[in-house]
Amino acid sequence: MTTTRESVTQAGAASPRLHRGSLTKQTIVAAALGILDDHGNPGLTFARLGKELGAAPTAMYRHFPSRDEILLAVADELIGMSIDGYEPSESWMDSLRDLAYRAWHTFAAHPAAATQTFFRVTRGPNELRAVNAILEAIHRAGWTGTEAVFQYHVFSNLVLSTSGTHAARVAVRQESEANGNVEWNQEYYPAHPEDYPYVVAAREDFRTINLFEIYKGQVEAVLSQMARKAQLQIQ
Amino acid sequence: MTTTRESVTQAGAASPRLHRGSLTKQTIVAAALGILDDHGNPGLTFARLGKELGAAPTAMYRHFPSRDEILLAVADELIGMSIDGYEPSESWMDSLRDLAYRAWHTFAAHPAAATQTFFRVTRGPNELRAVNAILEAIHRAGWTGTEAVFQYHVFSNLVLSTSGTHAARVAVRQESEANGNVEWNQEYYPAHPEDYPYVVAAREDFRTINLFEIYKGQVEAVLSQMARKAQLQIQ
DNA sequence: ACCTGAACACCGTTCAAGT
DNA sequence: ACCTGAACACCGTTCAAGT
Repeated sequence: MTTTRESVTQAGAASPRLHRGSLTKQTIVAAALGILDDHGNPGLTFARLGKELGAAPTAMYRHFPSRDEILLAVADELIGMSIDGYEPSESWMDSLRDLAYRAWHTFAAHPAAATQTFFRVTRGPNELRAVNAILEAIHRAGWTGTEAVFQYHVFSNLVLSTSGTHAARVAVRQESEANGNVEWNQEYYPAHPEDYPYVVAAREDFRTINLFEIYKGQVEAVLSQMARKAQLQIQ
Repeated sequence: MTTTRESVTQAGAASPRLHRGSLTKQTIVAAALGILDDHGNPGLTFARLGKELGAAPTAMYRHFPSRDEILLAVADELIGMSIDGYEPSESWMDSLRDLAYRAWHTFAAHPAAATQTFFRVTRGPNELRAVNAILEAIHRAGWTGTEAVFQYHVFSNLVLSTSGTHAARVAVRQESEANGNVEWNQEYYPAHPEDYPYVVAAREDFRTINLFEIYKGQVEAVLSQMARKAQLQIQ
C-alpha cells in the first residue's frame, strides 16, 4: 500500500521492475473489475491499474490498445461470470429463466462494470457462448430461422436492457451515497403538488417496489408469450 | 469560428465580454444537447460549451454546480421533448402506446444525450409531468394504490430500459463509424465455428432484425397483460 | 445563481529509452 | 502484444480579480 516513497537511496526495491510476462490480459481485466467494484465508475484509470498491479501505468498499452478495449474485455468477463456453471435444463423455459436471473445477479453484483458495458457487443468468447446458449434453448422451444433470431432479440433485449439499467441505477445510488446524498429514489415532493395529483398520491408506494419482482414478471411474460406463439406455429 | 487569435492590438472585439444574464440554464442546456448531438459523448466539455456560447468555460459554474447537474438538466429536457404535445387519448392503451413511442423516438434522435441520462432520476418538472401522465393512464385502466405503482414500473421500466439501451447502441455505432469501424453489429465469425453452431447458423438473420419492431411487440405484450389483469381484478 | 483568467490536480495516449 | 519515465494535449473544478 505505502510503496512509492522517495525515501530512496536505501536498500534497493524502490520499484522492483516487473519481469517479462508478469502482466497479462487476464490479470489486467481482473484488476479493472476489482477497481470498478471498489471505486465505482470514475475510479478506473491507468494510474490506479498500475498501482494495483505494481506496474507502470503505461504498461497496460502492451496488452490493450486503449481504455475502451479494457472495458470490452471486462464486458466479456462479466458475461463469462454469468454463464459459468450454466447447464441447459430439460425444459427450455427453465433454461432461459436461469440465464435471465444469472445476468441480473451478475450485473447487480458488479454495477459499475455492468453500467459501462452491458450495451456493448464484445465479440469475445463468452459472448459467443451466451448467444449460443440462448439460441439453443429457443430452438428447443420450436423456433427456427429468422423467427428464432427474432425471439432471441425479444429475450436478450429484455434481459440486457433491464438488468443493465438496474445496474446503472445501483451504481448511481452507490456514488451518491458515497457523496452523502440519499435523494436518488422516486419519492417526489413537487413544489406545486396540485399539478401532479397522481404522483403525490403514489408517493408512499414508490418506496415499497422490489425491482427484481418486476423483472421476474417481465421474464415470465416473455417466456409464456414465446411458448404460446411457438405452439400456434407448430399446429 | 476563428475568433480566438492573439493578433490583438487591433480594433477591440477580441473577446467581447458577455453582459450579465446573457447566460441562462436554458441556453446552457440547449447548447449541451446540441454538442452531444454533434460531437457524441466525449464531446461535452466546459471548453466546448464556452466556445459554443461565446463565454468563458468557467462561466457555467454560476448556473450549474457541476457537469453532472448539467447532464441532469439535459435529461429533464429530453423528457420534456418526449411529452411536449402529448394529449391523453380516450383509450388508456393508446395513451401509453403514444408515450412509449415518443420516448423511443426522442432517445433515438439524441442518442448521446439519452445514453448518459436515461437511467437517472432528474426530479425536474418534465419528469413529474411524465410520471403523472403515465399514472393517469394506468388509473384509467382500473389500477389504484400499490398495484398502480407496480404497473407503472412494469411500463416505465420497459420503455426507459429498452429505448435507452437502443440509444446507447446507436451512440456506440455512430462513434465507431466516426472512427472508421463498421464492426458494431452482431454478425459473428468465430474462430471455431463448430463450437457455436446456433450462432453461425443464425448469422444472416442477425442482420435483418428491426429493433423498433421488437420494441413494439414488447410494448403490446405489456399493455395486453395489463388489460387482462385489470379485468380480472374488476370482476 | 455575474463573468474572466490563471492555476491545480488529474487523465489517456505517445514515444524514446531501458531490460 | 516487454516494461518504464518523460512529455503532451486535455479535462473538471477552484478561486481571486474584474464588471
